[in-house]
Amino acid sequence: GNPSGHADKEVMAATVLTSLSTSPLVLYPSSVPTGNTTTSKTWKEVLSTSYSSSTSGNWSWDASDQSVPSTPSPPLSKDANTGFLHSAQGDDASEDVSESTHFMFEDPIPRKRKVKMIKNLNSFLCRRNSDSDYSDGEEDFYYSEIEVNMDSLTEGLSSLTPTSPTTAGPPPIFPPPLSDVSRSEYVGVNGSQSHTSSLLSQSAPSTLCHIRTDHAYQGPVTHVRTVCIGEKRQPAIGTHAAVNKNHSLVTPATKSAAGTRKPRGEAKKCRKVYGMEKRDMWCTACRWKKACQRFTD
DNA sequence: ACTGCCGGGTT
DNA sequence: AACCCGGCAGT
Repeated sequence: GNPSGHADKEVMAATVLTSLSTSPLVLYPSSVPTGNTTTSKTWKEVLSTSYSSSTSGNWSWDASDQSVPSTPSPPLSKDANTGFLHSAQGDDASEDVSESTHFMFEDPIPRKRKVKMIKNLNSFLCRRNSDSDYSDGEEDFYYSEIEVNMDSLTEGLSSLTPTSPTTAGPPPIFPPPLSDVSRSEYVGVNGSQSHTSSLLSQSAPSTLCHIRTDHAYQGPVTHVRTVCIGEKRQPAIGTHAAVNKNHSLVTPATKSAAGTRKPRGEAKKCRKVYGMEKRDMWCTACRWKKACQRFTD
């Protein structure tokens, strides 16, 4: 960990939150060039809209409103993945982040500060979430689940070629956009998280960042999520079943009856990704020498 | 040698 | 249930 870095982030985030609550903070004063229809809402508008709607506790982002700037979202994913991977280097990897963002999404303006604010704000909220979890004695960290406009996503992907085996880091960096159904499912199913999700959506409307805890023994993953680094014990979908690398269901019965070990997965597991020295970053299963639940096959 | 993780033990 | 690890099998 990096206590001083956390403090800085929290101070920064607190400042942002204060600004948000007292006066409408114009993060992106100009209309957003998404290349998509005529969505020209400023962030100010988006934010104020978000707040008013949040009072009713009902969230309804118009689908057309999701064609919002893609700029802040990549740092989120980068921060949640690469930044974490290279972990101990603290919180100042954001310079590289914004540059690569700029490169990836062809944004002519390097908005370092703005990007940083958004990022820190999210990490702050994440931390708040964890505080309550710590009271449970749980060992939790967390990850941001983000949702990216498909257009900007593919744009970024085209230059990234994530299929390249040389790409370092945990695999699922770029999640496909979640449908409205799956999004509301998060809020609905995970009731205790709904507030956090709303807050994040307010602070980062372009990314619809979802905070979600992740069980170490999660079952089949039907939708891709950003990585990771998150885990929390919760009644998981599939404690009894897992998906092997052929995406076929493997039940305990299947395993034992076969008598043969299931073929080794191809994905890099926590051990290999983080290394022995960062064992505390492994998923719980890996730490217990069980089948990895973070990088499933 | 390294890695993934089953099976079983301990707390 | 959470946690740990010996030991086996795949690479």
